[in-house]
Amino acid sequence: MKKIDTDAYKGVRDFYPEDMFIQDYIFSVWHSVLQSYGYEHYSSSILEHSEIYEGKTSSEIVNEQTYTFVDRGNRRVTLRPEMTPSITRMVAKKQKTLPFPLKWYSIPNVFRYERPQKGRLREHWQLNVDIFGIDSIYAELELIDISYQIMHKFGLQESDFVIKINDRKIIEDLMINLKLSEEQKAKFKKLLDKKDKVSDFNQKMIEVIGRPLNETISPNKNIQNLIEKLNSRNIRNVVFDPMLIRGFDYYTGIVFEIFDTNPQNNRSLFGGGRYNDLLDIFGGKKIGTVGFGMGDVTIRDALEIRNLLPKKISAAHAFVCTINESNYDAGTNIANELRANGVDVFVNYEDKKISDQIRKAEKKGIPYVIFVGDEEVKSGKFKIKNIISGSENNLSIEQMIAFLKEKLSN
RNA sequence: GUGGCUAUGGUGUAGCGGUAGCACAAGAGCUUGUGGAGCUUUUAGUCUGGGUUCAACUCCCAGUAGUCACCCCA
Repeated sequence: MKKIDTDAYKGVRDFYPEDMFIQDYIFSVWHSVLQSYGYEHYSSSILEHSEIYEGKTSSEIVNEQTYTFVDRGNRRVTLRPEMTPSITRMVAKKQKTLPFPLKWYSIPNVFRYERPQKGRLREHWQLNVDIFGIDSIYAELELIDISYQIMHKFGLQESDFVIKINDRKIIEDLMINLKLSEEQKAKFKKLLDKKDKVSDFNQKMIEVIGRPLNETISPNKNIQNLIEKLNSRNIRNVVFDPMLIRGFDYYTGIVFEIFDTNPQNNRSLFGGGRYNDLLDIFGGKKIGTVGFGMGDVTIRDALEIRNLLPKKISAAHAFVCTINESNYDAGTNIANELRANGVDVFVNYEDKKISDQIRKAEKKGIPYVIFVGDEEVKSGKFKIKNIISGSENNLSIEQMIAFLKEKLSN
């Protein structure tokens, strides 16, 4: 019989406990920062009507990089490649009753059909943070501030990353002055966005607009304001970058992107911007909207090369070593008493020798082993052993609870 | 979608045109109420298909997968 392959589907990941531990850690940082800013958690399905991505996301993404299929009812369905259209749809649906401004966040998994490479898989989890209903740059300001605080909470210093900001209006104005056709505009934006990557930028620019780009592009009032206010909040690694475009077509104003400054990982980590017009496609009223998205894969890479990922700790605080099968129930009862007092307990239900059980506890990284045998059950005193130091105490259940509470609190 | 590199037990690796070794991990035992060491032992492998050859894990081709870069983008 042909065996089924154990590899996960192309470009997606399995999360074994040690990976899940990292994932949980990353999510916990995201949750705690967002909650501290009063953001509300929401979610939606990974399945969406295909049409919500058409026209606004980016034609290549929609046509060539989504998982799209026709369901049994002949509906065209897409695995969401990003969250922004979904949240916009949700907001549009209840726009009349929602208490604006909204500050919402979510951690969805999103899918792109493309060749996997470093930092980019076919599925990743992406923190999405959005503000609906604020027109002023205080919205951008808060989201950049949050981005910064998340980086800080992960242990990254200002020197580890740089926040680039731009205003799409600056580029739009420039393109109007240059009198570019629609086709030229698209090429022009694309070229700007990868200025740092191409060696013959000036030559390519001549090909697109017929001459080198001589204009000095200076920041407008909004950008100046934003940088000033960020600086006054002690966020100093911010720069104006007129070449920053970002791929989505729906951005209408300020865009920002966080870049890793480590030479080993010199890449965009995440970013966002203002997209005031997107509600329009759902028949909603246009409203001031800013958002950003931050993927788990890229941030994990950035933390990994800096050794900032936490080490996995055991799932349990204590391992109940049942010496005979006849002790399983007694062991379970003790475990339940401990659990009721906040101690996480793993109970052995295998007919194994004590030495094997201790070894198992050690391999699982569980710090304490509690021995439950006939003698202990009779006397009501249980030996508890610290796996690392090897020291043992002989305690009643009440004493054990107090003992573990004290040990585990520090 | 394009290109480079790679493919040997679960993991990490060695090897040679002539019957695939090693380490770690995992299981069992030495040891019937106290682990981490040691010893014994078990399980387990040349990605798939084709070609060259007396003989292919080894050489060639294709596919597949992984990886990196490009495209695009997060």
